[in-house]
Amino acid sequence: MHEKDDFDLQEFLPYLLNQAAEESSLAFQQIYKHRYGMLRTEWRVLFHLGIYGELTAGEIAARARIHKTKVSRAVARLESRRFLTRSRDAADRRREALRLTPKGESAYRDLREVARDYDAMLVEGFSEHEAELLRQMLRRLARPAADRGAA
Amino acid sequence: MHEKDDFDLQEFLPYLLNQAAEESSLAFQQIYKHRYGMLRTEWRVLFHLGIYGELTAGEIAARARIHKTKVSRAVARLESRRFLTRSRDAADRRREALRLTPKGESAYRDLREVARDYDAMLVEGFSEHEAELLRQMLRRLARPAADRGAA
DNA sequence: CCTTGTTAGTTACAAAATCAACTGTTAACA
DNA sequence: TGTTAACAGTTGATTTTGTAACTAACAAGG
Repeated sequence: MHEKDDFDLQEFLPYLLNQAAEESSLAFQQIYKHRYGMLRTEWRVLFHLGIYGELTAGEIAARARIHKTKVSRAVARLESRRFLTRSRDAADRRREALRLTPKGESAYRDLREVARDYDAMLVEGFSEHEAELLRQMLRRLARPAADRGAA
Repeated sequence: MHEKDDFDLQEFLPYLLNQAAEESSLAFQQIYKHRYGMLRTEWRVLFHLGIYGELTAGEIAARARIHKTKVSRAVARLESRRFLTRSRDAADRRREALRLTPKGESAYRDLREVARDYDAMLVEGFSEHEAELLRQMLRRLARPAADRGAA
């Protein structure tokens, strides 16, 4: 198949980023899926609560830039499987604080170690400096376009 | 909200790659969606045909690592909107060669220019060398894990 | 030729994502 | 207060995806 055109899809950043993101998520996905029956949004919610301790659904949605309906459904699933509990805020009864149960904590700690090892494996082929540069560039690309140039 | 734990989700490559991929696809997505009513798999199929001229659904699926059912549906949609045509291979009547119509070619050329400009905008903050290094690292991360270390 | 296996592509059904509309609660202010 | 707007979160309808099973065509060995 000869090339007819000089545009290189493999060089187009959104495409390349997507391929890299998908490929590099695969093996980790297998683990949280098979070990805990979680979906992507669910491990993300789990990690947010594991790291920050107590958050509302809205805070998680804002931090992770996940739509609130997705978070709402992930929270419902995690609650029904006893990975987290909710508690209504007495002062503002719209807000609902989420917190991991011991079962949730334990799943989080387990997956956190998997994530650490997995991340280390992914950067194995890069130097320390390259890996740091990569993350820095990715953080910039991940920033909402609105912030470009801003703080 | 104080940090309770030292794991940094923003540094975890699969997460970071995903955030970067999603954010950096947003504006481009708006364009192919609103200008041509396409979905992600559809613009990818369009680009493959625009670049390589004539391919079968299976070849596109293999190159882009998209599942064949997704390609099948994208092709059906693109055909119904007259962006491409199919022609059964006489020698092997299972195979179906896909080719862009003039309408498809024109959409491709338009989006190709959008993609070029958009890509340039994304790397605006990086030096030439950084941008090249980034793409190189992403290509490596995008490579199937099975190939790690291999050619 | 005729089984058996493989390949190309589609379809059916279940799971999940998206978008809009909804409930319930608080805030703003005439 | 009473009315209107804003916010937190959920639900329902529709679309899209994922998984598996399917049809049709070829290939290889007996």
